[in-house]
Amino acid sequence: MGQIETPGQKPSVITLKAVAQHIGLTPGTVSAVLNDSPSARSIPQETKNRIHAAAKELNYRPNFFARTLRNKRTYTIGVIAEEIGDSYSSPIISGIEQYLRQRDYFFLTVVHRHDPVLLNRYSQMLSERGVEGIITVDTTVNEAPLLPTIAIAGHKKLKGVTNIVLDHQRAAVLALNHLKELSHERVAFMKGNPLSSDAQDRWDAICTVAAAIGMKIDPELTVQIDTDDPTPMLGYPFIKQLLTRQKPFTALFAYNDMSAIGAIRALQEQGLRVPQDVSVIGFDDIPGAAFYTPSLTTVRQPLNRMGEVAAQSLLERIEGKKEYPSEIAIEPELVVRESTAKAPSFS
Amino acid sequence: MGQIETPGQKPSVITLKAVAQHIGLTPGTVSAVLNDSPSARSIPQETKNRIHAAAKELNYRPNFFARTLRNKRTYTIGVIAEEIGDSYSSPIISGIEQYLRQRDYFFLTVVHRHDPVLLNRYSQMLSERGVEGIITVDTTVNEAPLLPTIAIAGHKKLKGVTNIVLDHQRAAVLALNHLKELSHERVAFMKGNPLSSDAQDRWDAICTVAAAIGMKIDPELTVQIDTDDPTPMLGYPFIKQLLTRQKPFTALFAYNDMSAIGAIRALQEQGLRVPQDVSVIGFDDIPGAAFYTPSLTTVRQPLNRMGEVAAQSLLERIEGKKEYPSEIAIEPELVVRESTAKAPSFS
DNA sequence: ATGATTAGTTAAATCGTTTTAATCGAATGT
DNA sequence: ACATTCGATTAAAACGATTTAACTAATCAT
Repeated sequence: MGQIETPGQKPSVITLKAVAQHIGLTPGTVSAVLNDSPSARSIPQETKNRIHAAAKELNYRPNFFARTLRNKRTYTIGVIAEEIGDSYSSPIISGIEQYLRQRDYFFLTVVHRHDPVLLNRYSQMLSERGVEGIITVDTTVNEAPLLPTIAIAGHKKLKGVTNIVLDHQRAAVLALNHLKELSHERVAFMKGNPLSSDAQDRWDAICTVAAAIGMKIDPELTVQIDTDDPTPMLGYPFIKQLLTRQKPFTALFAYNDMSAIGAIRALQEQGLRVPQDVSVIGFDDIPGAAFYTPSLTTVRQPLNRMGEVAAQSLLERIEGKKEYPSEIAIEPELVVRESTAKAPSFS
Repeated sequence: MGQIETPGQKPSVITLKAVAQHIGLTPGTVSAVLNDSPSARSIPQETKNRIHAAAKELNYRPNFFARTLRNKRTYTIGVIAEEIGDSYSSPIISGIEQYLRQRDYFFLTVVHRHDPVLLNRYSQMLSERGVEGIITVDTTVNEAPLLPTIAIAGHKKLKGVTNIVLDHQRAAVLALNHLKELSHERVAFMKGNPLSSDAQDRWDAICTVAAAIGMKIDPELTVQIDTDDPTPMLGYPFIKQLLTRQKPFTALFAYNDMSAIGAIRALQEQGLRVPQDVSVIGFDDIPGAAFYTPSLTTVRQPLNRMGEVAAQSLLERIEGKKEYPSEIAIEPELVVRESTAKAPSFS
């Protein structure tokens, strides 16, 4: 298999036949013993030992492709992501890898960068390569899949697919309770761009939880993001706009960390200090969140764990589990840092 | 291959034999035509058309494993990384993917997290799965590899391996020239932890370039990092220490962005403003660098491109190229942001 | 007309495993 | 003593594609 020729060494690859000949048996017997298949039942221990010894001595490695051709098992899954290498997908993929590793599975990764044509073509290619299941990351899949599939933050509910999502309810509880404990009563909110896959879910959860804990959501303290600026200035214009309304507030729940950074800049330009005058809480816990000054209090999406859970659920299905949930909600964590503090006594 | 049963549909998988029968020919002929192999030379166009039509009609997909069993080609490479999901490896992997995609290659990823035993075991498994070459990311490989191999930031020079490295010389030129143009003369330096794979190379280049452009390196303005704190506080204690020496300076070339952030904090605590009093330049361009206040001027490692170059070099070798360089240096870019400015007139 | 070419296709070997059916001698039951 | 079961192993048929050698039938040269 493309080995660099090392002269002066036996060039023949050690096959099942080779080890069989080496001890005067046939491939069938050797195969049965090495896989200790039921048909090896009646083979005496003595012979088994000889076989194992020979296999070890010759350093026999079964040919993966020959084996797969017979068995149809590849112990490989496919990961389809919109993007890799960014701070959202890569911790997820890392989580997937962590789990697969301990189960001796491998994965093939493909990236479609929003292109639905590529998505189809790649799914096709993955299944030609015998993946036994698929995990999609932040992707819109339209057709019911041919293979067991787990979606992470899937954009669409599809039957046959388990969707791994963040528990938005819990996220809202964490954030709002934190603010409440710090005695904030006038809280401003940023709503995400409705095009983003879970902006609506996140907002609905905030409304529910706010009502439940008796926190008012004032429409005049609410702004709606309607751009998709990927830079940290994302939140800036919206907070500028909010400030023109002259409505005082002591805390801001940003849509995410990215927008929180722009928001803080806007607040500071207005002479408001964070967190002394206004507390700001973000969402995601992006790598920069800990480095920023002030470092951001935020609701962390446990991306790594989402990957692990996805991989685990997928392997369960591959290994025959018949019933499975249509959704698994993952609990976020609150990370308290410098950007939130006790509400000022008078604002 | 694990397909979910779709009742009322032909369950039989379309094989070469199936399409051959469908038009009354033999598998051999069909195979020859579909791969237009030399032996299809004497087959009339008319027949070829029929074959292609039939293959299309039946939606024939060659079985990857059967094919590989014969040909030994898998169009798959292995990527071995110390870690994935962090901001160093993941852009590299993304770059690898970008290149492989357009060449219709796939890749398997394994992570060894520093464990040399795992590293060996995984290399073994990868080659059993027929990868045709390997890219290592930030990994120490000790033995000369059996397959064509490209190392990205390989820790050790090995014959037969092409090492993709950053052009440290160029990095030093970019950073020091930038400072020189801003009229900085008293420049402080942080040397990296010597355990880090390229701390020494980076420092050597700085010395060479400084000499060439007539910039003095004052040992009293040089500090040595000797911890491997992975947090942004990395640089903090060393700059504190530097400040106790009471030697004035107008610029600091940090070891990397992470340490630059801690350095800035230390400077600010001393009442020094960045960049008005001291300019700071980092290295890497980590995701947080653009978000920090002040945003960091830095020398960017083009990680994405390093991945692409690695993949390209590897495919060249897989496809038969005999001579290859032992090292490819990648040019960094200077990213000018807020943390550097004209040197103050009197310090 | 006869042998040599050529065109068009097929049969069969091969890749390396797994698995089922078959074999053959020894032991067992009655 | 004969059929039967058991124990240990083998032969052979898959799996699905590729490739080489072989085989017709038609064509060509002489």
